[in-house]
Amino acid sequence: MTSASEDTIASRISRILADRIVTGQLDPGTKLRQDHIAEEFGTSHVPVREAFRRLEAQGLAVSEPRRGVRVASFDLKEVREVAQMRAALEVLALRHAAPHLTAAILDQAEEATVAGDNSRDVRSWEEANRRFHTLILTPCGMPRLLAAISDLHAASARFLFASWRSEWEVRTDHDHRAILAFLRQGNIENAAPVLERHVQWIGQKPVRNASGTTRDAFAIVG
Amino acid sequence: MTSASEDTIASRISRILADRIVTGQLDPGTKLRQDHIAEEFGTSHVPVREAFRRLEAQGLAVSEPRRGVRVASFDLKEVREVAQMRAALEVLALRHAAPHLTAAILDQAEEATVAGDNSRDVRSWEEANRRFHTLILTPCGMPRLLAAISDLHAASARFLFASWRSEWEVRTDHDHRAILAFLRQGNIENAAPVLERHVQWIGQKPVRNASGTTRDAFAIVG
DNA sequence: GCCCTTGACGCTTTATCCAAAACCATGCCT
DNA sequence: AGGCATGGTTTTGGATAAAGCGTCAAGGGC
Repeated sequence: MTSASEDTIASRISRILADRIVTGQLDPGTKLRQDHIAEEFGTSHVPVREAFRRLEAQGLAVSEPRRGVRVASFDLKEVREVAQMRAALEVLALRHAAPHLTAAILDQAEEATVAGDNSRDVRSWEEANRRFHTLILTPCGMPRLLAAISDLHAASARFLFASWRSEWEVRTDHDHRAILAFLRQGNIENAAPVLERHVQWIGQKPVRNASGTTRDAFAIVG
Repeated sequence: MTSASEDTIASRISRILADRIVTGQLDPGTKLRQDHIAEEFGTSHVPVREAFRRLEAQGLAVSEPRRGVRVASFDLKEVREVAQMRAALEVLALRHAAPHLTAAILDQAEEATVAGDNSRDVRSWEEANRRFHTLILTPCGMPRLLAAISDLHAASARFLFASWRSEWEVRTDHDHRAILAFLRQGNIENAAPVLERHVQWIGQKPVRNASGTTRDAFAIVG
């Protein structure tokens, strides 16, 4: 378990780069130079190119033929787009997962919610939040749907990290608890709309730039 | 326009392979041997591997590390899954596209419907059907959503080609006309549910196998 | 002074080459 | 006769090398 050597170098590179893009270590628009990356990982650039293709498919990078690959940029419009896609697909997944949800699963989801509330930084909050959504949706047993949702989660997380770079305030997640309460009653018809709104909620607040000016930051928080 | 040389060899290979998989020229489970394909296209295996990554992301191929790449298999469960994802996402796209739909676009969509009704084979019907959906959804201006829908269309088409291999009966597409009628009235609230049902409709009919036995074939027809 | 050419450089893209893992068939041993 | 070891063969995955396209800047023509 120590190494990921059971899968290919390309997939390892793709995972690490995806993480860097999502967490904001790589800024939008940054050029990804294949032999620099290859050198960093101690490989040739062939697997790096394959990793690029995967990032491209995930919407984390854009490639212009013969001009190289760059970290995908995004704007408020795309944040909204991803949020709405997530809303549509997560509701679908929840409707199919609901019949298979057990008390044990819901308990785990509650633990994830608590972990989120107790998180001291964005990163651990995001991890807990993702665990919550994954837990209640996975039982739908629709692999393609889950894969699509997972990619959208990565995009959401990217927006989240991009806005809340420094400060982080603790909040308690009432939406998650409401969803859990409905699911415990087997009341999917009420749980679904809450999830739909929850995922689409986009926080917006003024953020002071280094230059002293303020701009509206935004973030998907669901 | 004669050559696709304006983009990379990898993308050309990926397009051609995708087409072969979708149209059923490549059966599910078929192993895709990289240097055979490389030889066929007169290239090396490097761009072929990149094409594999794209096919993988589209769900048309599955790759096991060190064991190669195979054409993805599918079953009725996945057909349903794709249909429901399409329903959810196409409805979302339509809601956003509706305000931007012009009479000219709707006329083109009607032409596509007529072309579909007049199609003599599955291939041209599929092309016309896809044109219809693309026309009424593209104005939503949500590129990521449209890309996702496009991949799902490819999957749908694959199921379609898999079932209707030989025979093909002409039908007139009442759903398309109903949707167009509602859209012409600007009545999106009625158009959306029709589209949602239309996309999820899965044809099912007995098909005689070569062995004389019959099985239930299925196909997404929307 | 401004625009276009031209050449050098870096990067992407593809080809050729190599090692290691997986597959297949044969034959040996039980 | 059947299962397991073992060799060769195929195939994947990666490294290295070479070729081609894009970019940028300096210099010359208008």
